[in-house]
Amino acid sequence: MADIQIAKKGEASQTFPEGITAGEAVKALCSNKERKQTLAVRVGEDLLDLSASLMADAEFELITADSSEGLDILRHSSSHIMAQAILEIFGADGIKVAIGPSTADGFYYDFDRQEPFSPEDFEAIEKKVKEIAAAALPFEREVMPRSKAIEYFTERGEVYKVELLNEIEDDTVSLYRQGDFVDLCRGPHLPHSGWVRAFKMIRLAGAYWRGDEKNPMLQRMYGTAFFDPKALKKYLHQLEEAKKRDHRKLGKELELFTINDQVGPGLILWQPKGALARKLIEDYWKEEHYRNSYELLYTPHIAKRDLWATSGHLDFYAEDMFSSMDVDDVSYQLKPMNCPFHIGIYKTKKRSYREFPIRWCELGTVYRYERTGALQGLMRVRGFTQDDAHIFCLPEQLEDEIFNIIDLNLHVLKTFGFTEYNIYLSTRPDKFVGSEENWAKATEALKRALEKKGLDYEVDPGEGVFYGPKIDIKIKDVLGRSWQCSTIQVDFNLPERFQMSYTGEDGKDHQPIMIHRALMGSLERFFGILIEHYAGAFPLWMAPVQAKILNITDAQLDYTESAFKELRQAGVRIEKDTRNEKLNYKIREAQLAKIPYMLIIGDKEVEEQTVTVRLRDGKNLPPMSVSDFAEMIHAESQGSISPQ
RNA sequence: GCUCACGUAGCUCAGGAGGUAGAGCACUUCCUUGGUAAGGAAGAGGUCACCGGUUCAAAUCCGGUCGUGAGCUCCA
Repeated sequence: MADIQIAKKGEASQTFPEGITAGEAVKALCSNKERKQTLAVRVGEDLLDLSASLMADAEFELITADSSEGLDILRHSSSHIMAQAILEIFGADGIKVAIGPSTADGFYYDFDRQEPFSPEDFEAIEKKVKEIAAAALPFEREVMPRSKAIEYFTERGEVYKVELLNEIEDDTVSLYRQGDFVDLCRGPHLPHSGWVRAFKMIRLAGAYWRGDEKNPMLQRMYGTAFFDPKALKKYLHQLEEAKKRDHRKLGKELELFTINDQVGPGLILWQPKGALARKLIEDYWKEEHYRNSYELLYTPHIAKRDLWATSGHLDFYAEDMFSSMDVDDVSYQLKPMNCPFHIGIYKTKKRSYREFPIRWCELGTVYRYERTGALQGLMRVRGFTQDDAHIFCLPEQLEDEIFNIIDLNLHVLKTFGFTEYNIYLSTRPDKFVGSEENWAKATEALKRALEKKGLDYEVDPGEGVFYGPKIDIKIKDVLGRSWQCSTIQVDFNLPERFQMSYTGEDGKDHQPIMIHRALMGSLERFFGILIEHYAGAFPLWMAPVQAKILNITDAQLDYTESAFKELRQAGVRIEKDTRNEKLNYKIREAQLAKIPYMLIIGDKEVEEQTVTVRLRDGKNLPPMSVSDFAEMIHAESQGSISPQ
């Protein structure tokens, strides 16, 4: 057997016999302390577990429990352990196993079983997993010819594994065994099951085999695992926090919006409080656009179906559109997008290059058919309002326009409290319209704009829409969840389809560059995200009710009434609660309604012509006059929506 | 659309092994006029999502429809 040279990265190598396991090499080359934290090693691009044999010279890095790769390995192994537990509890006879990968938050494993699992089974599964963890069963890797593995799984009736094996191109495959559970798996895995110290079943749901709805529906069991029980506790706490912030729950409690069976699923009814918040958002949006040299448009909700044939929507998106309706024997269609209307306005006259860039924006309500199963609160609806805009410009203006859009975009997001985001640049897909040259130029312009703004971004190769490259911005909310709202897309398709043109400097006709962009995406969805981001406690500038006056007894009714009128006059969004209830009761209600300020009026305040101000967090400000309060509110609201 | 679960008063939920329903909050009225998160009493409110079937009898069992949730799929 030949000798090989192995080294810990950055350190001197030692000679070992070929076939030595990674674990033995780590033991020889690393300190005890390091070894104890090591789950696997990275050699080049590959992650190997400690039981893997090293067959050539290698330099390795340690993958320890405190790394994200380590957590991934833990969860992947936990899915195997969960599968083992489930087979032990329910018997392997009636169950076929499918796949069990790790995910961003944990892992899942898919099972094919006649009888449904139920959440009541979770406790027993968790208990069994604990037993398996306590037994510290080693994960044993076995490499065998593919044909032998096929034979092995065929014998056991594991048809899904056989299907996977038949598609693997390598001659040899690896199997992992812990206890009696054997699974086809690339690995790497934990050294032994004892590493699983914090395990929790999360939920179960149906999932098609390989995500294809023609395939059988399997039962997907979701779980999560952590090295540290405290981290699990924190994660579960976060799930609860997300539940508390659920915009559907808060939307109901705060009377922001409702969805009504009789009206139809996926259609939002904005209640007064929600409608007012929306108005504030829209007002801000419009002012910001006006300041940035956009012009506002309004367009109708329906149009002749032919328009959508010209635009290409019927070819590409017919399935996502509502069915047509006949009006005087002509077919009409609810709009799924605003762009053809804006193009209609563009075409009202002959355009000159001197007019460019043309920047048109609209809060345009569109209707898209979403499958019933996809609908969710405000996040996924059938009728929604896009904060849409279309920019028509010259090729040489593209980069500047993109730059300005990004600038405005990030400013608007910041005003709403989103300062963390990931940016993605999607490039030309396999199927595309327009010339390769134009694609390259446009993509380059997007890139340069991002770089000029000093922004980090990731390239999503081939992920562009067929009509042009795009930039997507995903914001992070206060719980660290990502939401894609903003998108900036270059379009080579519509100008062509609608034969748009302008007269250039040379007196000839040219085709304009068209940019679509949305900052919030859908107002409905964005509002849902805001509700969850702020847990319903909106910042002052967009709070539908900024303050509520609470009188202590009927004796202060007159003063309460005059303070109320004065504040309304002063433009403060004020309400009053003059019911015959105790102060405690009124405070509780205002607090639950997440109103930023409570103004308390008792005999003392009447006498001194002041109000006592209570904040949402329970603290009090010193008594102040009504006009001082109005001024304070205005100053504070203005501060948070400073213009760009 | 698919799988599973769920649908009882405005809201949050209990109950119901088949004999036409209950709590708390909210609402109305009365008492109480009380300084920083629920004062008291009374009253009103539901053909138990809808449609069909089984049954002497269905809110309860069965089937379908609609809606909601979790996920799959989809997301121009």
